[in-house]
Amino acid sequence: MAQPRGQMRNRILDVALELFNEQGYDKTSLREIAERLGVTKAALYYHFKSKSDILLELHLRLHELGRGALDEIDRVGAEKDALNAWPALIDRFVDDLLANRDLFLLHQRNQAAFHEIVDDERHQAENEDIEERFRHVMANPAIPLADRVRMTCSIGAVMVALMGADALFGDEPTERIAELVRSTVHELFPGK
Amino acid sequence: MAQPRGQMRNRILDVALELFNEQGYDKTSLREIAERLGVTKAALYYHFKSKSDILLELHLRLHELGRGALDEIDRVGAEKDALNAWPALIDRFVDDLLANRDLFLLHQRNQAAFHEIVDDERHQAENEDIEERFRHVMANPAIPLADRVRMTCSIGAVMVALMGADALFGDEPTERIAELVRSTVHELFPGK
DNA sequence: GTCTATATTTCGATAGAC
DNA sequence: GTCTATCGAAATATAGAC
Repeated sequence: MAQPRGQMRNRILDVALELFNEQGYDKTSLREIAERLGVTKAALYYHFKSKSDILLELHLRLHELGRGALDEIDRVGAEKDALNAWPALIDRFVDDLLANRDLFLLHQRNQAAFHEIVDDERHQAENEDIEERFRHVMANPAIPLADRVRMTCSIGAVMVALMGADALFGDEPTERIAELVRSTVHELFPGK
Repeated sequence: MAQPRGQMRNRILDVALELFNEQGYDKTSLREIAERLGVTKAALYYHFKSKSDILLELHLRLHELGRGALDEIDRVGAEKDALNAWPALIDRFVDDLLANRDLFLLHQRNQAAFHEIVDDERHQAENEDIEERFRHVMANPAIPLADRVRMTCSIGAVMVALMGADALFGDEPTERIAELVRSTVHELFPGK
């Protein structure tokens, strides 16, 4: 059952993401992950040095998305400013979220669990950098506080509406809801 | 050290809420709760039959808020409809959230943990009732889908902006942020 | 209502064979 | 790269004295 190259590593991450979202990170044991994969617990330790290391790896995928979004803010914000660019940035956020719903769900539903990887070296530098960059955008005194609140509100609007969409608007196609969310949020930035 | 009547029960709930928000529900042991109270683990079992029972009791406080809000929707929605009443309902939600931030934080940061109390009898009836009532509001075909999405967005806007306010707008007084959130969300319902 | 002491379970993690 | 076997730690929960 030896796997060619990095195959198994990704299979583990996929199954872990599945189970973490079904049961929660803390309620999911390595035994369960191994069982669903048809291997034993010990096999997992060849690929990851600890349970939290699996969570970390999944989290790093979110980091990539976050960095990508922040790069975009910097890029577009150079010509205009973050406020003027916000509707376009939100559109991108909607796309990212829909394309990576599982990862966002993991983060939303296991927020407490992520505190346990906060002291990992690999993680810490990146994470503080991302949070700092985001705080920096939201602390920009050149943008009126009212607009910065608007920007924050728009993020929450997208997250709750799209991640709760299945439960609330299960009959409607996701893309229809997404389009409505986009236009709703755009109304908060008239003329931008 | 015997406590008069239900005193200790509430002290346990307060300390548990504190620790659950600091460390997460799963990472908090009964030993820690007992230590912070200056009693032993076994003493807790006199007041609660299990750890998840403590979480349940805290969750029921949120139920009360939820039922209160839904009653208000029904009451106001009888004259107008939920859409017309929404801005006023959001104002109420902002107040509830600010007055019970700890409870909302608990729910937000430990969403996965709540899956473990979902099969409790006391909880189940209430919970399904609340969720069903809420879904019912959001499934009302008399309200255009675009407006129902707007309503959902507004909830997310309030939650993210107010619960993340400390990290983002720590310098500003909470009431100032709250007022900006209210007026931002009101813009999504012009003429209501 | 709180204590000491302990039963029981389960988990994360490691050692070493194959 | 996966296995069997096991260790050690920590947690929930209970029994019974005070």
